Amino acid sequence: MSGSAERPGLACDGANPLALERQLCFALYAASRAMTRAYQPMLQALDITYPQYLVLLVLWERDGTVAAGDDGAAISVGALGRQLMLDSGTLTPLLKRMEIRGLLDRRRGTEDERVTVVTLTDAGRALRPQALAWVEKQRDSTKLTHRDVKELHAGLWKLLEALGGDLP
Amino acid sequence: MSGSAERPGLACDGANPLALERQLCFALYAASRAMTRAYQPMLQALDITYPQYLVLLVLWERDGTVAAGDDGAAISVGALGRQLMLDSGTLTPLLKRMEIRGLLDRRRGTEDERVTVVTLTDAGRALRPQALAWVEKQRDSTKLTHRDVKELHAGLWKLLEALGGDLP
DNA sequence: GCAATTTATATTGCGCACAACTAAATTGTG
DNA sequence: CACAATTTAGTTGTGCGCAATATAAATTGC
Repeated sequence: MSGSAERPGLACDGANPLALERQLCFALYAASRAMTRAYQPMLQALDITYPQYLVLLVLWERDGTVAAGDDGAAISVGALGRQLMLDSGTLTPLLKRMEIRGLLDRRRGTEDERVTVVTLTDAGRALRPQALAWVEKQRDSTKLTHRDVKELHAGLWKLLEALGGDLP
Repeated sequence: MSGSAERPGLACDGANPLALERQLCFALYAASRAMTRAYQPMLQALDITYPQYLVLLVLWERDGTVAAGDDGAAISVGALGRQLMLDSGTLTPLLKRMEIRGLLDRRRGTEDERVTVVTLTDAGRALRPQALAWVEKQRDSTKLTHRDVKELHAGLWKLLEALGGDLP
């Protein structure tokens, strides 16, 4: 192998606008997967997947803001998809698996027969304390400052808003 | 349905540590997918997928830093996986599809027969200018300031480092 | 009142991600 | 040198993501 005579246009790494580590898109992509990996211990303990956990976050949240006993955690597939920014092609099979696991119920709306309404079960409700405990524990053991996390969070939402026009 | 008597512990939404929009993990997850969506116009024009684009970024980068004519873009599957933080279960079929598309070559290493070496072809090299043009155009039309992008980028790498202990 | 359109979900097909496992080559060690 | 341990890819199986399409119920227009 020779080893000399570099290509002219790209000789200096620092000048390459397509360098992997310079891409915001790659940092996002890698960080998102690393974060999902970090959640694996809890997810395995609860025997759910990461997007299933996100569905539960939505159901738990609604469950907490409504009258006790009343089925306020009920939400349509469409509304769920809008919150999670996921479409029915992703949600339908995912929700079916969660239904089989006994974490939620799926039935057709009584007023509008087109909608499928998802409802949290007691089994699904029962996972919340474990998830909460784990999340609080992680919050304490993270190597990032509270300020770093807050700034990152704000920056990500700003990015989401900037890209919002391309939402599904 | 009643409609009154909220649940005690969660009555105030703002106090729910598991609220979806408060989760850094969800902001990351949603932003990463929104970013991938934003790349779709270019990816479709080049007839590649997003992770295939990332592979090309690595190969283009290596291609630019070595002697012309010498096959410096060559890289093992393992080294590629380390850069992209992906394992062989993801990369092997992805690289096979790229080989069929004619974007790269895959052959066994001559010294060590365990490794598979991936090499950029002229067809793969030819996609770079189009990608570069698109990326530069986006950089100008983004609604985020250069400063916002830089801070977000830095924050994401800081997070990646913090989570680094859990890398595959 | 009913055809045309819109809305809401489900289905299909492809390509990741990643865990778990297998196979083959290489290295280290007595 | 023999051979166990390690390294490197590949294989298999499950579950997303999402585009494209299908289906069916509800709404609108005339």
